[in-house]
Amino acid sequence: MDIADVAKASGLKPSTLRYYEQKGLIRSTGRHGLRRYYDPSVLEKLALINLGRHVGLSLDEIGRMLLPQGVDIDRALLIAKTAELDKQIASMQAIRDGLHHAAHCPAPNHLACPTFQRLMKLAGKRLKPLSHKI
Amino acid sequence: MDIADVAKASGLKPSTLRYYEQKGLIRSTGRHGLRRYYDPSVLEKLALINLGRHVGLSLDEIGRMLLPQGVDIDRALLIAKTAELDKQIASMQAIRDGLHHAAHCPAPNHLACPTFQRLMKLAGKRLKPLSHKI
DNA sequence: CTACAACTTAAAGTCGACTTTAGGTCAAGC
DNA sequence: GCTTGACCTAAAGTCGACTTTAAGTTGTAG
Repeated sequence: MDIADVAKASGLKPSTLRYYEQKGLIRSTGRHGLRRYYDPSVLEKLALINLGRHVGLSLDEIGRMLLPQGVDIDRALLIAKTAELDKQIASMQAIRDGLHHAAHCPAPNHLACPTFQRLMKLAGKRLKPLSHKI
Repeated sequence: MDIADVAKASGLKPSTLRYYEQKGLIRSTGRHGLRRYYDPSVLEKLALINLGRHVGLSLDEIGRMLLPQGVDIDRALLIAKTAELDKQIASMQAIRDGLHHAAHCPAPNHLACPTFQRLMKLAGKRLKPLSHKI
């Protein structure tokens, strides 16, 4: 497939694909003249990259998970990320509950409501600093 | 409290507090000469802002939730965000399961493993475009 | 009363993830 | 064989969320 096909199939712009290649996340299988050609398997890789982005991984982190030799993954990093995701999911769940409560609680000042405060305290536990990256 | 006290108590830098004030997220209660003074309640607000950031809200979105008049919240926006969070949590759960599986699955090529693909397909459902913002 | 550490402002800089631009190449259809 | 639209590269621009810098002001300890 050429870059336009990949772009259409993945929903990414050609410029993004070139950028990902430059960062070492994907590879084109060859060229026709100047033009990149891709193996359809690149689509799976792009889907995985997309998912990674959605859970707050940086492109560099994703790059470290997708080992250079083909379509594979660094297990240790993966296990660490799984644990991190567990925490993040727990926080999000608590925050969700907090927002839900705030949206329906009749108290005039939500930040003062004890239920809300309890939920937020729960959510705040073990949140690592944002580091500007997610 | 002065800005250094708030900074210490919240873990944010004074520059961040001034930036948040400039964006209308917090307010200082007055000045001693040039120097800002804050009501301790600002800490609750900052904690909420921090939580919001952690679930991928932009400062502008957070600003819209924290209504100007004191420490309150826009319910409609909140309910919408709750629903969005539900989807996001579901995806993260699926992705977590996918990563967990990939980390332990013996298949040589994870992207080709049917279990992995099923989980990822699940995770990908209804993921809205990243819009460069989370 | 003076020194100075801690505050102040406005403006510029940074970082990640792209996008846009400017200028160039080329495969394919007419 | 020539046009042209899709591709190419390198470099600069953008956006959000801050941080840093430069230059100035001031509350407070000595």
